[in-house]
Amino acid sequence: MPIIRVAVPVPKRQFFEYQHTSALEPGIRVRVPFGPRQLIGVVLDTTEQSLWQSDKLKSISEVLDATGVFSPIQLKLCQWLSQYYQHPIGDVLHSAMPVSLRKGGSSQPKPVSYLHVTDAGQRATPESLGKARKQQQLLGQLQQSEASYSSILAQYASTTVKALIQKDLITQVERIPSLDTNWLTHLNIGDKPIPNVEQAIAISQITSKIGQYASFLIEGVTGSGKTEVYLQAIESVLTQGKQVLILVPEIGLTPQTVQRFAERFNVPVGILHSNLTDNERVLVWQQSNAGQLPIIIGTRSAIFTPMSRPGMLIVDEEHDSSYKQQDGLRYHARDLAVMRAVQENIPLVLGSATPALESLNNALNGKYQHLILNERAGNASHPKQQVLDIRNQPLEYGLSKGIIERIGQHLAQESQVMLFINRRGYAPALMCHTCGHVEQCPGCNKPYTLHKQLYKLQCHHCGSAKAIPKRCQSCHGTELGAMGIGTEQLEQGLQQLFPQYTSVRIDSDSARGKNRLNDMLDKINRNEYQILIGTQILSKGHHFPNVTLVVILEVDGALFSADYRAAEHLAQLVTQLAGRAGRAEKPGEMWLQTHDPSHPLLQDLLNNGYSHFARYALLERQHAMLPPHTYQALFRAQSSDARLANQLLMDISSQFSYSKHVQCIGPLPALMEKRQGKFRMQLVLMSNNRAALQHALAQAMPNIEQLPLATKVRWALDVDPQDFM
DNA sequence: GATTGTGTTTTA
DNA sequence: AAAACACAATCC
Repeated sequence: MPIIRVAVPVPKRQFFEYQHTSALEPGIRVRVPFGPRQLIGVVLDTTEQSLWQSDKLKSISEVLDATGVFSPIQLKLCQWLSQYYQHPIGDVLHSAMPVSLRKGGSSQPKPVSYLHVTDAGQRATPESLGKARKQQQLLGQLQQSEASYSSILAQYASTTVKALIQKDLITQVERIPSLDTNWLTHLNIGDKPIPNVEQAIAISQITSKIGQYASFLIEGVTGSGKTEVYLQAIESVLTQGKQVLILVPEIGLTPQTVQRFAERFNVPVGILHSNLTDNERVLVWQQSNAGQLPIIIGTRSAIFTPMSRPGMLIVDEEHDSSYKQQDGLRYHARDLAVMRAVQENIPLVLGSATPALESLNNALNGKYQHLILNERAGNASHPKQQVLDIRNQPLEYGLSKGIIERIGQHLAQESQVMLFINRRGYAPALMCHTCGHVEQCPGCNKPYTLHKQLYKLQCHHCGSAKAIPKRCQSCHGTELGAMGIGTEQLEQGLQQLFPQYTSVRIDSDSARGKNRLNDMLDKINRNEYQILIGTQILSKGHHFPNVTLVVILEVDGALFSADYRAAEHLAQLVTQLAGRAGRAEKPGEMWLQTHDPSHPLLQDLLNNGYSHFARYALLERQHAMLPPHTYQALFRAQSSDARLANQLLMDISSQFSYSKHVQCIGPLPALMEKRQGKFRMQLVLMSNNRAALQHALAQAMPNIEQLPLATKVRWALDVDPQDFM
C-alpha cells in the first residue's frame, strides 16, 4: 500500500506517514488519526518506502478534497517558508489556509447573505428617510447594486441595516454567490489619464516583463501618481486574462480603495481583510483559485491566496511594518511576495513614497528595477519641516513654550493641530535635559539603553553594561533621565492649556472596534475636533486637509534607540505625515522637538528629503555592519525568572560558538524588559552571509529543541527581526 | 485510597 | 497543540 506523507498541524518540524489505498495528490487535505484525536493535515508526498521504523502505519481516515487546496507552487512556497523561518511545516500550511478549511470545512462555495432593495426600496427617494443620513447613504448604495451583508456591515452599523429591513425597503437573501467566469468580456479599458513621462516609463518597464519574473521598486513621492502606474500595469495584465494580487497595509484597505479598482475596470474585486467571516474568506480563496477574480486586494495573509492564472503581484506601501507577522509564524509578506513572484514567474511591483532600506538596497544593487516618480501632480505643497531645540527649555506636559504658543496661533486661525507621539522602537536613552548629552558606550559609540528594572545602562550593540551615573558627563547637570510622555498625559495637558477646543486621541486602543477609526476620521474632517493626538495609526493612508500644524514629540527616542530601525521609521513617519497634512493653499508647518537639533540623520531628512536620507542611512548601516548589509536572527525568551530566560539563551548561544560566520550578541534584556510580569530577554545572531546564518540555524534548531530549559521557558525564533521590543 | 495538581512525553 | 501518562501533594 502506498505511504502518504502528511503535514499535521503540530509544533514539530517533521511530517507524519500514513497508509492509504492509493496515491494522493500533494496539496489536498486529509483527516488523520493522531494519538487519540483526529487532525486535518495536508498531503506532501506519496512514496513506497517508509522512513518510519515501523510496519504498522495508521491509515488516513478521510480524504477531504478532490483536487489540491495548495497548488504545487504554493506547496513549494510553504516549504521554503518553513525552512527559512525554521517553522514547522504543518503549522505553516495550517496558517496559510483560511480558518474554515483548517477545520475541515468544504472547499466548495457555501451560500452567503446578500442585501438588495425591495420594489418599494427601488422607488424610495432619500428624502423619504428624513434626516437618517446613514440610511439614505446605504439605500442609495444598494439601489446601485446589491452587496453582501458583511461587506455592508464593514461600512454601516447593524442598526442602520435593520432599520431599512424593518421599513421593508431592503431585504436579505441567502444564496451561493454567482460566479463571474466571464469578466474578460466586460473588462473596461476605455478612459484613463495620460501618464506623465516618469509614469509612462514605469508603466512600460513593468508591462514589458509580464509573463516572466522581475521585481520593481517604485519610489514615488506622495502625489506622484503611483496608483495610476499600478492601474495601467494591472490593465495590461487583465487584458491577457490574468489575475493580479495586491497587498496593502492593515489600515489602508478602505472601501474607497476597492471601489477605485472595481470602477476603473468594471470587474469583480476580491477583498481579504481581518474582519471577514470565515465563510467569506474561503469564498474569495475559491473564486481566486478558479480564476474568477481578476483582482484580489488584501492584507498580509492574502499573499497565500491561490490564483489559477497569476499575472502580477503588487505590494503597496511596501515599507509598512504590518507586513511582518509578529507572533507565531513570523514571516514578512513582502519577502514572501518576492519568493512567490519567482516561483510563479510573474512580475512583482513594490511601491512606496518611503521605501524600506532593505528594498532600497535591493534596488540600488540591481536586484530590483528602480522606478522613480518625483513629479508631483497639481500644485501640492508640503508643510515646512523644522526642528525645535528643547535643550534646557521648561516643558509643560512634554511641550515647549514655543510649541504651545504656535498651537494657540493655529487653533485661533480655525485650523487643526496634530500632535504625534513617536513611540515605535522607543528605547529610553539616558539624556541630559540641560545640554542634550546622551551617555554612550565607549566601544561602540552608540547610546546606552536605560534599563530601570535592572538599574543599569546597557549597550545593545556589544552587551556591555554600567551603573547609571548621577551627573551628566558633559555638563555635570543633574537633570538626567529618559524623557517620555504618554498620550493620555498629553491629552489631559492640552485640555488644561486649551480648554476651549476639543481634542481626540487616536491610538490602537481608542481606534479599536469596527468603525471607531472611520467615525473618528469623519469627525476630524468635519472639524468636530481641533486637536488631534495620535500614534502610528494616524500616518497611514488618511488625508487631513485642515491640519496646518504637525508636532512630533519623542523624536530623540527614535534617534537614540537601540532599535537601529527607529530612525528609519521616524523618517518614514515624518515624510508620510508631511504628505497628508494641509493642502496647496494652506500648507502649514511641521515641528520636531529634539535635544539634538544637529543630528546628522535628522538634518539630512529635513534638508534633503527621505530619498537622500535613506541613502545616507544605508551607508551608516553599512559602517555599523547592520541589516540590510548583514543578516540577523533573534531568539526571544521570556520567563517569570529572568535567570532561566538568560540561561536558555546562553545555552542557545553556545550552539553557535563553533560557527565562524555567525556572531552572537547577548543575551540582553528586550527593549521592553518586563511585560505582564515576565522578564524578556533576547539573543541576536548576526552574519554577513545569509546562507551561512540559515545553515547555522538549521543545524542548531534540533539541538536547541532538545535543551532541557527549552521546555520550561517560553521562547521563539524571529528570522529577519523587525523590532526589538 | 482516592482525588487533585503539575510536569513530561507522545503523536506515524 | 492536545491528550495521555506519571508522579507528587493533599484531603477525608
